[in-house]
Amino acid sequence: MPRPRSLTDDQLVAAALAVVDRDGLAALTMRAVARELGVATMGLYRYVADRSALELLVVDHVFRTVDLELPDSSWEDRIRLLLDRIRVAVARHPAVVPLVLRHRQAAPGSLRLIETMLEALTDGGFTGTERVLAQRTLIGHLLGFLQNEHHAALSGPGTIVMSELSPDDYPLLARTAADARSVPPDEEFRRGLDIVLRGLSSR
Amino acid sequence: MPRPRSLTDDQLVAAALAVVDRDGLAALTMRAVARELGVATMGLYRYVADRSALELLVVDHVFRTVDLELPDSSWEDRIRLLLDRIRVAVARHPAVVPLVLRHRQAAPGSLRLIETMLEALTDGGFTGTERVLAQRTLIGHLLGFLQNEHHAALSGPGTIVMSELSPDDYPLLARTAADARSVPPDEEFRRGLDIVLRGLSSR
DNA sequence: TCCTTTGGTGTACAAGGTACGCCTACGCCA
DNA sequence: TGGCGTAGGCGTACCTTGTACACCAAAGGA
Repeated sequence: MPRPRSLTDDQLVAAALAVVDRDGLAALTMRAVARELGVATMGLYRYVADRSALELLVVDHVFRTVDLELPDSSWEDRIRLLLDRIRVAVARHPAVVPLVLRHRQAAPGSLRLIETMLEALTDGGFTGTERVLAQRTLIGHLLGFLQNEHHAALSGPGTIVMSELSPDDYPLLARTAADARSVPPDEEFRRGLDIVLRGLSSR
Repeated sequence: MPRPRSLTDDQLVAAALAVVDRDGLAALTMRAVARELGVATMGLYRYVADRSALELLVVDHVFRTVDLELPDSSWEDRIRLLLDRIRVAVARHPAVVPLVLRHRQAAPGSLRLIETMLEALTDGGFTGTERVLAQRTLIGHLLGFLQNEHHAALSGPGTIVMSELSPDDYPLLARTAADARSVPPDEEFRRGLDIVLRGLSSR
């Protein structure tokens, strides 16, 4: 047993998140993370195979912070609660959204989330390809929301630009964009998810 | 009026798409596109401000290839048709999915798509923030689907891995992943969208 | 005490985006 | 028809980033 490791995965993740939260995703470089840890750049490669593996650690960590304990409520309410927790967990580090979208499938921590979702859906009576579609649609909805929120928030500059388009060219869009500016993200998520859940309930 | 331009935007886009379709998104570099056009690398910068602007041209082109003519059918059917056309347009160049997700808001060609969606929703009786939410949910669903399809296709390796997990650890997931492998993308999209549309109809 | 096994570091290289400055071709106007 | 001004086109060079490689260092067991 020679020289023990001096860094833990948690330290790697903490350093990466510190960089990302402070300076944005573009600043997430091997050099920056190494500097954050007070280590030489190449030292990181004793802990991760490459940059992609580091990103995966970060995403996995975000998933693992999600509490899976759910009350004995309806399956819809449990889905609501669980997805909202995921949304909040990601929102704590807004800049990692692209990483979550890229690596979610490879992150082991996502498995327990999916299993828990499937438990709720199974209680709701879903089986076979219906359960597949239900789960996929819910995850897709979450990913789409994160995507929307990150690259095109309702309260962001894109909405403002659209609301200022000529009503002659885009009458509905200009009007709707103006309406959109007052919808906060959590309301958008809640009401959007309700739409999907209504669709799932009304089989 | 001095020396005219020798390249059109369409040529730029065609070259970029040729590179991406042939060698994948990672191969989309300024050097590669320039080579494809038989031009020096820096020559591209007379036509686009930077790489991001080139990507935007590509995304915009994909959006503009979507036919907006819709039959006089129900608003749900028109939404179905339009979103499916977008899905197909993107699927013609699978590797551009990440670009579409990144640039959709900045691409002018997306405006006409949104306006057309809003026409259908307005015919369906949606107004105010309900219309905002409906449009947002539909777009989010499309984006989530593209995301799912690109990074975690039901027929892809990730599903196989999940289907081979120990049923002791992930009983529902292992089973559901096995069920999932037989669902083709177009069926997934159609049935997923039907869920959302049912949710929208049942206000 | 020394040896083996890893951990840690510095150097170096390849790829890619792009700033800069020069040359060149075109089309207008005299 | 010839010269000129405005952009187009190009080559070079630099910076950033990921990472291969080879060497040094430390720590624990024999």
